[in-house]
Amino acid sequence: MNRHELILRAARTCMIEKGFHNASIKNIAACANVSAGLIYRYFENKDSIIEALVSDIVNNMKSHMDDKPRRDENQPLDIFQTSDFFADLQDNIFMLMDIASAATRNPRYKKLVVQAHNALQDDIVRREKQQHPEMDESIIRTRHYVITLLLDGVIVQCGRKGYVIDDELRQMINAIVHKLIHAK
Amino acid sequence: MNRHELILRAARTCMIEKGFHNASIKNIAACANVSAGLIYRYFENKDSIIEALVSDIVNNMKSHMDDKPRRDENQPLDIFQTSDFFADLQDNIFMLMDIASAATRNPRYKKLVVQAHNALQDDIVRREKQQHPEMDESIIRTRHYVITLLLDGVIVQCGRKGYVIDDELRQMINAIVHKLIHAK
Amino acid sequence: MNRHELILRAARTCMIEKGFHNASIKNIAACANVSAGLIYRYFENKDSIIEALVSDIVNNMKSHMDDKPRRDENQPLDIFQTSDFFADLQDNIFMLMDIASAATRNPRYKKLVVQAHNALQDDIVRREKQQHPEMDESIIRTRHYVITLLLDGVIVQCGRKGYVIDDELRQMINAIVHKLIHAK
Amino acid sequence: MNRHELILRAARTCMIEKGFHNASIKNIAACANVSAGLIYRYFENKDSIIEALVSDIVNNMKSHMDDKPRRDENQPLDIFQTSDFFADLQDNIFMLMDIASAATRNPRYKKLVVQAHNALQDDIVRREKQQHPEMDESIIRTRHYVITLLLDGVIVQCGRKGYVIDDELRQMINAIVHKLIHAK
DNA sequence: TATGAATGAGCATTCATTCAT
DNA sequence: AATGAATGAATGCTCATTCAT
Repeated sequence: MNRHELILRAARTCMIEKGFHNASIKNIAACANVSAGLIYRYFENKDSIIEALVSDIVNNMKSHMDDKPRRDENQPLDIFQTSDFFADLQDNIFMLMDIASAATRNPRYKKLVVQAHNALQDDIVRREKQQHPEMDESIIRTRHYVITLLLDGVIVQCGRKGYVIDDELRQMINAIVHKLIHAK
Repeated sequence: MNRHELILRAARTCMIEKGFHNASIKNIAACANVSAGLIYRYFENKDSIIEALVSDIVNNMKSHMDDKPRRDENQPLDIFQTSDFFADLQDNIFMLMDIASAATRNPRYKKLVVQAHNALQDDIVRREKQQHPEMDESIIRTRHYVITLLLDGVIVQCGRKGYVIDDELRQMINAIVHKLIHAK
Repeated sequence: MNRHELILRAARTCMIEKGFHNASIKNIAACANVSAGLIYRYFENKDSIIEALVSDIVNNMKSHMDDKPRRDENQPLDIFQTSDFFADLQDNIFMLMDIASAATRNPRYKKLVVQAHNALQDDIVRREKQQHPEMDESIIRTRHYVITLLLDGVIVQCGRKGYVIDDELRQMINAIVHKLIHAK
Repeated sequence: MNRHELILRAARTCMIEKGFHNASIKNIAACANVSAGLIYRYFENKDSIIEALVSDIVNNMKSHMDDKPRRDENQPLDIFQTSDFFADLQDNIFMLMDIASAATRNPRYKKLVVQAHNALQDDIVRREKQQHPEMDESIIRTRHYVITLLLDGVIVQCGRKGYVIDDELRQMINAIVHKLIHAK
């Protein structure tokens, strides 16, 4: 694995473990089995490590959505199976919490997060329109928005509860989204 | 106002303004018009200030709900008016973001937050049962859970977007919750 | 001695010994028998220590010139005795070298040094005019300018030779300045 | 051009531009279109680059004086034209400031500078004696010494004022030296 | 010979915490 | 009880120097 990737993974590990503010460059370096100075050969500063980390998550999400065939429309809905990025989401929860929190105060992070959010939203809406050409875009957008809120809520709850999306939670959300979609 | 309270308020102010990690003890002391050293007579360390702060928010929410009469069932639904703690929520968003994030890593915060969450949920469910004695408890719980998810989602979105619960957002959520409730 | 003064003296000592760039905050702290952190209670940053140091030197020079009675006009000229600041100058040579050098690139230092220089020059010219009311100001200025050049030259030479203004050097300069003054 | 020379020139360029302490090995390497590591094949360390640089300047001065025919004795005196190394001096001022400063602390630099100074002085005196065989050597030495002081003073002033030897400064110095020479 | 990745000591600065007063 | 001077460990970052290739 190349150094860039190596450091990024180490950073991810540290930040998941210790949180955004408490993962020091030295922590990351140690975790990557690399000297502290080397990190600055690959990243301009700590901020740009975060930036890369966020970009990675976003790209990961996008590629998940692009690669996998869409679910059979007749199958019972399972957004955790459907949106495959949920496999990763579990891992990313810690970071996303911190990043969302940091984005509250740091304009650079905020921009990143908002861009990522918009990019994902556009992507999702585009897909839905392909699948349901007859449906009004505003309805799609609204529906997506609700799902987004729910997912963000799930993330927060996961952080709160114990970091696991268990079956109970999974089924509950599915039911809600299902109802939500068919109510419209 | 006693010193304990005074310091806590100052801490709240600072943390809302500067965020969890960037509010220093000195900031708080200055804001409370108190010496930095004195803070350690009332709190063991910085963490326990935060702990107290979280407790405060939780208690605040509880008391809000206890004090205020419930809305007229025939009024159009507005959860931001209904759940009165939303008046505070706006102010607390910054802190809640940080706290949710910190709770991810700090078991003491987590315990606090989870307890609070459960207490609130029980409280709400109890009330709803009073109002809708005929309704199945599991439905009430589910409904509450969804609303919780949505609210957490709103908090995250607010952090992301620009810290304001504007009318558009407000109406959208209201519509969703309304639909949600009547769909069941 | 108060801490401010104490730290300043330590800084002076370190910078004389190790030079401007190589005197670290830790060096200074150790030399002052003080923790590194404490320095920042008394000075905003390293730069402002320098600033204070330069100001000190300038003020020292000025007060030397103000306090002491002027030489007897009939005595043989000895600028090293006359301008009493030369007692200090010896000590200050190292620092002045470094500062002049740093001023080459750092606009803030340059401003300081230039201001100091102008202040001293004005002071000297004013005095000379008192002593020689009949003399043309431009002549006084020119004469002072030459002396300044010579003194700066002496400083550099001292740095080069071995840090001592020995008798040979002293007499030589005196003779030159003497001739210079009487040639006009 | 051989590597040694190439690196040395790059070092000179960087140090003139950024100053003694702020010119990094990497800067120099980049400026020489050479890898950072290679520099250590030609120089033991950063200090010895500087040492070589000082030597170069000194040699340059010497060769300037050797190569060029002396001015016509009847021409009006212009030491900036006369002493041809003044063409370079302008460029070298930055470095000379730093070097003079560094020489204060570093014995190796000091030795170099003192030797150079003596060599130059001897060289100049020898020439002057050829031109003015009737003049007392001590007078020549003294005169040269004063000029040296003035030039060093000029260097310092240049650093202080704004790095340019402008016409005013030039004429003033010339007048002084002229008077100085004819007063004797 | 030449590279540039890698090291690690060092720097200025911050801040939670302690403690003499 | 209250102060705020003092501490010192920790942080992000730089850079001269080394060394495997």
